[in-house]
Amino acid sequence: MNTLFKALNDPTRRAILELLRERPLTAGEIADHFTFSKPTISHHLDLLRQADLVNSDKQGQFVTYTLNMTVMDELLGWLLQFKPSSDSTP
Amino acid sequence: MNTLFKALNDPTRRAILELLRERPLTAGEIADHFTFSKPTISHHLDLLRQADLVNSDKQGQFVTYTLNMTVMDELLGWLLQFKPSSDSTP
DNA sequence: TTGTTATTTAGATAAATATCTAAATACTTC
DNA sequence: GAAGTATTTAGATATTTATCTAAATAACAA
Repeated sequence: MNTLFKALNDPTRRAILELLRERPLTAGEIADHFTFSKPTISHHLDLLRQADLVNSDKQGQFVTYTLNMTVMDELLGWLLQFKPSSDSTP
Repeated sequence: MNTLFKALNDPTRRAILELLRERPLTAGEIADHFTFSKPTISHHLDLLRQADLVNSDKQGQFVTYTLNMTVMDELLGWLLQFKPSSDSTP
């Protein structure tokens, strides 16, 4: 839970997740969407991987990142514990 | 969104939210659940208030804190954008 | 093998954060 | 008004974090 919230507590990392919502992307493609250096993006990807929010798959010299939303379900569960039982989830 | 994730990115603050799930509590009552100093808890409460996760209400010398979950809906919405449309929310 | 591209690792630095103690504020009661 | 209680503010400090540049690793291509 700690690593999950830590990973989500950064606008760049949340933007990366939103990018990956469209389709898997390589580290370089992700970096191209930002003005930060590649090492910086690599570090963000590392934190996302630590939180299990993304999977990485090396194909040749490229590393492709994909969303892994199973952990988000954990967050969803945490959230719903605050919902007063009457539910309005769409 | 930034202040929301920032507020949630701390185990003490999440524990405070879980305490308030039961019932409203005064700042002192909340502080009694932890070993941190009162100023530290006060600071955490301040961040929770900034994120609109709690409301504070001063009654005499006591300040009572209550959950305000309307912002959580924002988070819920953000989360659900990652859900692949087929839904499994309980 | 040599050069080129993709990505990560190492190390440094500035900014943000969690925590503390001491002091200030505000209310209550005598 | 003085003393006591509840809470917050101020200021300091140690840790964490986001970022950078330079270097390392790995794969491809010639």
